[in-house]
Amino acid sequence: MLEFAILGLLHESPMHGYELRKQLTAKLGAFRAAISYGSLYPTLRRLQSAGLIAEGGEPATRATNEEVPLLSGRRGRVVYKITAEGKERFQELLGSAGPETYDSEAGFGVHFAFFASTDRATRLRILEGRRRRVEERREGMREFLSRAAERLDAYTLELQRHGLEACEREVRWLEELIAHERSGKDPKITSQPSSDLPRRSPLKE
Amino acid sequence: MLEFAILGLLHESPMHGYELRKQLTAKLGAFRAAISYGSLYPTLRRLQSAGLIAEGGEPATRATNEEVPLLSGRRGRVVYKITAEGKERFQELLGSAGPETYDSEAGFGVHFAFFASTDRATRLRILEGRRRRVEERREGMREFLSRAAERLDAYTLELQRHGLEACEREVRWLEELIAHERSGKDPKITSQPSSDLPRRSPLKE
DNA sequence: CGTCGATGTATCGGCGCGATACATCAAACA
DNA sequence: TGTTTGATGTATCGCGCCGATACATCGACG
Repeated sequence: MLEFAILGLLHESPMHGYELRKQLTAKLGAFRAAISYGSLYPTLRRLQSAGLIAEGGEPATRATNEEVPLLSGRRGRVVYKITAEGKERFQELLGSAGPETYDSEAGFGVHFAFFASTDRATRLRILEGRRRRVEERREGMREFLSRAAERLDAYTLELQRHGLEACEREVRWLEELIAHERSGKDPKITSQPSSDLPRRSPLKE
Repeated sequence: MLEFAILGLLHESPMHGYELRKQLTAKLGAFRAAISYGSLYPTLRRLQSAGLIAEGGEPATRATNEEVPLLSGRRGRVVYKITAEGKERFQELLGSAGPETYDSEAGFGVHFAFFASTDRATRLRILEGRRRRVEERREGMREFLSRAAERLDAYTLELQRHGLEACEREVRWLEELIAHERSGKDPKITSQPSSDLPRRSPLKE
């Protein structure tokens, strides 16, 4: 999960940990809260020893040569870049769509965040899988509400009602996205100038 | 978190693990997915060795004597009940409102699920704290969107938009609940016949 | 000159998850 | 009659991720 997200970001441009966390938090902010350093740094370590990323990249925004901000003393900032194996792994993850993709908000959110680099078939599989899960959840709540409503206190009832509504809204949202994908006006390519990697760009408009 | 939820449920009536999980999943279903046994059983163990719960309660729905479903052989079903210390601890948790209460969906959800047993002041503190967090999140996304919108691909944009909308909706919901709490008219009291423990009834006391 | 907030790297304990295993029992089906 | 499925039920293991915490540098502001 974090692995996927980190590879995705480093695929766009080299970065150090702090920046990585900010971008992660911004990009995935819609579906999960802030990423903790307690998960970020160990994951970086794991990825590094797996050979998927490496130290020593030049951060993208190195306009002039600024002396490498005087990290004279001890801990300097460590810039990570993705390796060839890392890119391979990222492509592999882009095409995957297991249960972990649908189940957690986080898993789905990460995949969605990289939809611009995902092929249409996979996008559809993921959207439909997610819809299925949310529908199941919704049905569970509906049944619970209809069977036990009178035995519940007002707050539990309200919580349930609110959850149900959220599910219904998400299903509607997913439905729109799915319809859009299907009736497939295709990704018009508006080239993305952001990085050294050409970024695939999304659908119409 | 699980500790709180388990104590809350066992406070209503003794139960065994499987039942506990079902109730947990139903009651908290609005804010978190299913509870895993991989967390449930270790937590039960922890609570037990902390003296907050104990084995051997009679499950509430023992209408007639049904021979104790023939758990002749090995593993019988283990029924847990809350102890005096457990009740104390539960009361303590009911009144608490730290960051973990606002930050995670799950934390907030659990507290909300037991609002019927929470005093009005604490309810307000929790609702306002939660609102604050969601507002911060919302502002973060707004700023991100307004600053970086043109550099983002359509999917990231859509994800962001969706997240923002969800935040706005939750804030509105919280606002309503807060207003309701303040102007003190209570939700209807649905008296609780469920257990051997007299349950505090929801507000308007 | 101090200190405050942002930047930056890092570890530790512990919670909760997914996968997995195993056992009992009812009903459906062969 | 036997079997096989699905619900009920208890339990463990590895590990991802979180919150708390520590420490260091830097520019800005008073």
